[in-house]
Amino acid sequence: MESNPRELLQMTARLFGLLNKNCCNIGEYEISTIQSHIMYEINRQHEPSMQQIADEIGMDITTFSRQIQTLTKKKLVKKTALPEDRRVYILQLTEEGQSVSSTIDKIMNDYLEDVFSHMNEFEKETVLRSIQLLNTSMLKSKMCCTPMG
Amino acid sequence: MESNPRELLQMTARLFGLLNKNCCNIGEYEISTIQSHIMYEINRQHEPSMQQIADEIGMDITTFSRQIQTLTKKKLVKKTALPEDRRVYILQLTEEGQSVSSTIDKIMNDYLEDVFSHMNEFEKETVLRSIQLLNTSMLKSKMCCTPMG
DNA sequence: ATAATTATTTGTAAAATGCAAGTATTAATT
DNA sequence: AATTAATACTTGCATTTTACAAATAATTAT
Repeated sequence: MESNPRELLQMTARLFGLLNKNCCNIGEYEISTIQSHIMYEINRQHEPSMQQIADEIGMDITTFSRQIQTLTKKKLVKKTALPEDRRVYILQLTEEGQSVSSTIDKIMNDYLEDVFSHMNEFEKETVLRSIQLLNTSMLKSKMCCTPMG
Repeated sequence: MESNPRELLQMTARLFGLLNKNCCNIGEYEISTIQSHIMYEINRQHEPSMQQIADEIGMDITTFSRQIQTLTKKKLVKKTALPEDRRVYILQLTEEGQSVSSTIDKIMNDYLEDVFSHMNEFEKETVLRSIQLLNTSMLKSKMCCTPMG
């Protein structure tokens, strides 16, 4: 196994299924990886606007707009005009969207639990703290999130 | 910051720019993230066939075939029929491809170096070993690489 | 009132995707 | 040896995704 930092993370990405276009089929819903990230972010933030989520994910706003269109058509996401500023639309998961999103969360965590079952408790804690440290350090980096400019 | 394992890795993916469609412009070449992964894998394996790389990346062989077409048109990848079995094509990076790939590698590692500059040496070592451990554990998992089936 | 700014949507064209069906080659079966 | 089956890869097509440019609609600044 490699120890070149880039190789390590490239591999993590692949092993974690991040390169897969399709995330999963939850009930009748076919969810792409991008869509799962969008729903995840909507859930995480408190009544975010379109722009906020698009920025957070680093997605072009026009592409994002259309992704939201498909998600609202599927009734997984709800768009509400903000009364104070009617240019802005607030995003929320519908109940169905909540349910789908938490099912994805559960499947992912089950997977990770299976992964962590190959470690002892100390290793698991170390790995989780390490990833956390990596994330905070990435956030500190001036190149964060678009390493390639 | 969160400590839910899925949230952690979701965030890592985003901070690492893995959700970005475009990887980078290297000289005259516009490289997508997928293309950088393809080139990376071709370089890593010894004279792999098309099918091998497609499987490794978890990409549909038909889409992969077309990606290879564009990469060969750009003269970044070379396809050679295998004499022993002429159904099979062996993939290699051209010199130009090698150069582009190692430039990407350098940029990524520079980014990671910047990230690691926010840690002390011990933390850095721990994080790298942790990611390595995570990767080997993921490989061991029966659900590896397609957690969502 | 008018201009400038911001948030979001649509037009359009290019690229990526994946299924089904095709070609070419090799391996297996009769 | 001839036919069939299997494998590696490519093409046809229809759908989806993408992002630039331009449009709309609402707000803020002048």
